[in-house]
Parts: sequence; structure tokens; C-alpha cells
Amino acid sequence: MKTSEHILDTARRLFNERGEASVTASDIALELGISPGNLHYHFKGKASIHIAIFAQMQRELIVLMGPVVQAPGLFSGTRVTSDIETSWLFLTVLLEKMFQYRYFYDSPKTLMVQFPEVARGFRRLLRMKHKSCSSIASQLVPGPGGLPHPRLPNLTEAMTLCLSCWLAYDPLVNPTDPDSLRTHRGVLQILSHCAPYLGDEQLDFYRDCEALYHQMIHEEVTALD
Amino acid sequence: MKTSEHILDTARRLFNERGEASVTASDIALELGISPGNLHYHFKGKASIHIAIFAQMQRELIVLMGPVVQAPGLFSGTRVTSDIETSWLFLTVLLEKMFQYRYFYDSPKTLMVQFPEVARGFRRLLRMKHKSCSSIASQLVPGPGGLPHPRLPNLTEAMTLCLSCWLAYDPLVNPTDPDSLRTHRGVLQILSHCAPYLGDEQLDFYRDCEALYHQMIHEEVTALD
DNA sequence: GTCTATATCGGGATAGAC
DNA sequence: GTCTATCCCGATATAGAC
Repeated sequence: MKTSEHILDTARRLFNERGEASVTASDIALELGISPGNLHYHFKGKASIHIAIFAQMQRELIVLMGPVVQAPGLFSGTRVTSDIETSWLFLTVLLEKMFQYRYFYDSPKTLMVQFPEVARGFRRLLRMKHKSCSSIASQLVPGPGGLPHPRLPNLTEAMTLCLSCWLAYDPLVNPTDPDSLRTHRGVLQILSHCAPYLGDEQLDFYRDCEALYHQMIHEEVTALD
Repeated sequence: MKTSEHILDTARRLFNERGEASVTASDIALELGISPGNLHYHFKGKASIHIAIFAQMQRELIVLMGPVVQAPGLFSGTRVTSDIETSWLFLTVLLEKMFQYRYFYDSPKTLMVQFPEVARGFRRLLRMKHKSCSSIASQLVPGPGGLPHPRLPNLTEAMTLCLSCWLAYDPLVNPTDPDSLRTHRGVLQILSHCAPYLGDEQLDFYRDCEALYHQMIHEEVTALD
């Protein structure tokens, strides 16, 4: 593995753990066991590290969401339950990937004001998240007579907001929860917006997920004892 | 008006406009037309300014939410429509107050990791927001036979998330919107979570609000022409 | 309370040897 | 590619006159 990749990995980890603002270039070098001068040889300051990490995140998220955005038919399974199962899996993978870059979602503004290309990229990702949520919602909540449900725009907006802000919000409410629980609860919270409209079969699956979640909480509590 | 109050006002304005991270103590002094030395006489660095501004926000938000949190009966009007009207007004005032301190909601983590007292205060405010949303939701969405609605916890959580994150999220989607529109849309978005459960009379009021919102957008567009 | 001038400190950038 | 050593600069803190 190349040094430059090591640098990006370590930087991302420190940003996630300690908060972007309180990590200096020297901190990253120290953690890696290389000299600040050497780090500067690979990346000219924190700025270029941020650009590189964001580009990495953008590539990986586009790989995930691209198919869904371009072909909404991906979510058109034949069985009723396949819709919500597929949505559940998709959101889990998406949220886990975002979690790897969670420092960014703590304060998107900070990096967006500094780097225009990050701002553009983030808006693009946000549009893709919006389309992904729209895809999910229109599959799970069909309108009357094949038409879109009248509340679909509102529903999509709420789900996109939840998807975008979950990683910043949940740690404030539940600071000590383990990562897997956080992701799982996030997916549930996003899907819960569709709950009032779900049919019986879909609702069963949703309730299975909820039960699984409560079971995870229980295991977590007993593990702490 | 005392100099120290001027300092807090100017600091808050600059933080909101340019982002907290990119405003230095000297910037604040320059904007006020006083010397950096004089500013340092009143507040020992940016840190104590942040503490003071947060304390101010906390006081004002507690004044707003205190009555609602302590006496949920505040929202128990006799007319059906009074519930949603009162909720609409309450959320509007609350969101407008939060808007005055919006720089904080762009990156709560940043200040929370630096100052433990801010972290504690913010969690307290978050719990009050949660209770406020719970109050609103339980009024608008009564369960069967006087019991709480089975989906009330989920609904409350979604509304609290929306209330907490709106000021950070909406500017990313609609960067150029005027402030009043942003607040109004935020209130609508929070209340929209209750829409699937609203009765006819309440739904009428909600639709009136939506119509008003679309009218505001139209006026905004024509004003730009 | 307010100013000017100066000191300090830390992160980031650079030079040159290996 | 990597190191050590040094320089630079911006933000903050301090000293002392008015």
C-alpha cells in the first residue's frame, strides 16, 4: 500500500475520531510515524488532503447510487416484500459508506465554503440521495391508478433530510451507541416515513426489522452488564 | 447599549454570515470599529465569546420551550383547528429564534467538543425540542381510545430530527431562498410528518399553510423578474 | 474603557541532506 | 521518498499609555 493512501486513511480516521477542526497536519504525520515534511511532500497541507478524501467519497457513493438513480426500475421487484427488502439493504450499505466519512457530515458547511469543488460535488450527491429516496418512496407508496402518490414529494424530502442528517443527529441523542446499531436505526428511521402507507406484507417486514433492532438493543444492554 | 453586548451581536452576525471557523477575533473588532486589544479586555478570546453567545441562546430558547415542556396542556385547545394553528405559531417562533443563532446548527459538534458546558446545554435543548415535538404530535395525532398513537415515538423522533437539522439542511438544497421562506418551509416540513394522520379540519388548515407557502414562492419568483 | 505596540505561540511551508 | 532543521505568518495575548 502506498504512503499517500496510508495518509488518506489515517487522516480520515483522525477526522472522524477527533473532529476535523482539531486535527492538524502534524497530528496526521505523528499518528502515521512519518515526518511533517514527508507528509507535505505527498499532500500540500490539509486542504489537498480534504480534496482527495472528498473525491474518494464521491466516487464510492456514485458507484452505490448511480444504478439506482439512472434506472429506478432496479427497485421494481415482482414480490411485494422484495421492494422493502431491497430498499433496506440499499440504505444500509449507503449509510455504512457515509459512516466511513462521517466527519464530513458533522459540518458540511465548513468544507463547502473553503472548496467550491466540494460544494458542487456535495450538492450533486445530495441530488442523488434525493432521487434514491424518491425511487424507494414511489416503489413502497404507489399512488392511485399508477399515478404518483400526492404526498410523494413531501415524503421524499423528509426521507432525504433524514438520510443526510442522521449521522450528525443520532450521536447527539445516543452518544454511546455502537456503530452497527446507529446505522441500523438510521435505516429504520428513514423507512419509517413510509410506514403509514405500507401494505400488510411490507409492514410485516418492517416490523421484523424493528423487532431485530430492539433485539440488538437488548443484546447491547446485556453485553454492558 | 454596552460594548460587550455590541460585541456579542456583531460576533453572532459574522459567524452566521461567514461561518464560525473563518471569523477571527480581529475580524470582529474590525467590524465593530474597535481595537483587538479593547475586544480582549471584554472577552478573553473567541472561546469566551462562544460561551456567552451560547448561554444567550440557551436562555432565550428555554423561555420559549419551557412552558410547552412543563405543561403539555398548553396545546389542548377546544377547537380542533386551534391545535395545529398553535403548533404552527410555536414552531415558527422557535425556528426564527434558532435562525438567529444558525451558525451553531451548521456544526454543533465543533463547539461541543471544545466546551463541555455547551455540550451539556445543547443536549438539554435537544431534549426540550423532543418534548415539544412530542406535545405537538400527541395533540395532532391522538391514538385510539385516549391512548397514545402507536407510531407516536417514531413520529416525534422524525419531527425532532427535522427541527434540529432544518437550518443546516435547507440552505444546501435551496441556497438562495430568503429567510422568511426558509423558516416557513421548515415549519411546514415538520408538520408534514403529521399529515397522514390529520383530520379534515386540521388538514384544511395545513393545506392553507401549503397554499400560502406556494404563494410566497410565486411572489419571490416574480420579485426576481 | 480604549488605544497602540509588541510578544508569543502554533500550524504550515520550505530547503537541503540522505 | 524520507528525514531534520528552519522560516514564515496569522491569530491571540500582553503591556502600558491615554
